[in-house]
Amino acid sequence: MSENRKYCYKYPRPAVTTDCVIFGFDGNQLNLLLIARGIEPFKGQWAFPGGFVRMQETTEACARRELAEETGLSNVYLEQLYTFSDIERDPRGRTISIAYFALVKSNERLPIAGDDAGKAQWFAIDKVPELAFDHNKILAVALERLRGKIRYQPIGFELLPEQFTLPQLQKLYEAILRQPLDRRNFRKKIMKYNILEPLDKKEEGTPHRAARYNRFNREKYQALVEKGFNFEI
Amino acid sequence: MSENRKYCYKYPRPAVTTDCVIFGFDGNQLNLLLIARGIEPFKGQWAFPGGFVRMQETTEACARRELAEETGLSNVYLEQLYTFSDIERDPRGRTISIAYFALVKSNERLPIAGDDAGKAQWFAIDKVPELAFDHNKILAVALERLRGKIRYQPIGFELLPEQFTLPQLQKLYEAILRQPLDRRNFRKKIMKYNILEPLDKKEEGTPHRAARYNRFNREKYQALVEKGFNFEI
DNA sequence: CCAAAAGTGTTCTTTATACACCCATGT
DNA sequence: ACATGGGTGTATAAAGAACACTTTTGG
Repeated sequence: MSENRKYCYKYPRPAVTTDCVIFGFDGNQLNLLLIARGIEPFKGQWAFPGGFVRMQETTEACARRELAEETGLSNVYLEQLYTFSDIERDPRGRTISIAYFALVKSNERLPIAGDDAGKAQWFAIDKVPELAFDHNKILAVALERLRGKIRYQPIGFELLPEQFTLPQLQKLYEAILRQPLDRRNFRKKIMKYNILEPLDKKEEGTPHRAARYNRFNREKYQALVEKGFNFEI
Repeated sequence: MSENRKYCYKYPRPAVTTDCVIFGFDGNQLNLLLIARGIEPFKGQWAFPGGFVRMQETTEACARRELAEETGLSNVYLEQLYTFSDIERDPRGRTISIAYFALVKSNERLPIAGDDAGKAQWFAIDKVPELAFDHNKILAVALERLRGKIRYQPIGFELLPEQFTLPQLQKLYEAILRQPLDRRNFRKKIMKYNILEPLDKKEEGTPHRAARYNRFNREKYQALVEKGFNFEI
């Protein structure tokens, strides 16, 4: 037993990590933020940001810390996805990973300054490469969750800038659900909840009629929830 | 460092456990199966069955093993619920728990023979005592999940015997959703999916008209899912 | 024949879907 | 003035909600 193995337990323990599946939207497609692994195993392959859970942080705090360290992103929407525990999922030894999924507001906030610059990169969701570990499996679960959840929780707004137009929102839904939606019906459905605040601001420099900006009103949404109404697209 | 602490790592690791929230239905109420803790911490208090994850089992396998060991139940519906990682959730030290929820077919299969007999006990869902660890918090999450999921996945059948009557099924839904449902509309909704097989068998010895037994047909449900239809109550 | 719960249809209201024209803006 | 996408209303179809009487069984 080497002297740098100084944390000892009566029974063996799996290592515990978190991984973050990070979704973004560039106005046209759903994107995924990946990190090029700098070390073995899977050196050079793409993977989700993540790492080992520390003793004084919750798994969510760990996910947020790793996210910030590896991509520069903070204050994003983050939700626990699923815990993956296949015995052979990490060649370094038994590792259980609590996966989270993150939604980040627009891809403008591109990763990052510092040492890790260039290691993080956005990929279109239909051009995601072979990933390290069981990350392709995790991605499949994350996509399924995103597609299910976006229909009955207003999480789509987390992928758009603070101010957005209805056509932008519709494009987002169409990209995630992979089906075209009727413009008028989409509008009606969204508007009937009264959770968008139309702003006076309009698009500028378009070669066509300018769309109006809106803002998601979280308070109105909360009021809706408390009245027992459910958001649904 | 004592000689029985023989598993050593470079970095400290949290302990990893699973816990099982077990729901049953006695024909009237939703019930919860709890274990009286035989050892500290929380000795004598009620808790979910659960225990430490071994190196050669997935968390689901661990949950199933603990379930069998502590309650005698096997082959039950089991689904990952959520992973709880609050730093102070276990007074023995940092412990992360992957919680599962189980649905067991009727409470007839009462726990168990052997050493642990009598330690396990069903509680009506509205008479659940103060629980050990953060298990009250876990229960709240489990109930929320159950109430949400039962509306769009046919998991209710997992709480009933193989053969059941429509009034039984309706009572189950009413107990879980905590609201009365219209008999005729409930029937229509369920029947339109064509996932129940009416049997020739009827109730016996009732002081009123006997209800017909039905069986859930998993194949028909799968066919439904593949056609893109979704179950919904 | 009475009590008690099972079984069944129809009407009405609400919600979802399908669909076409005018409007604002930049070039 | 034209090309481009933004914004709007209505008619029809489908789904959900409300509701009352007849049937079967045991006592």
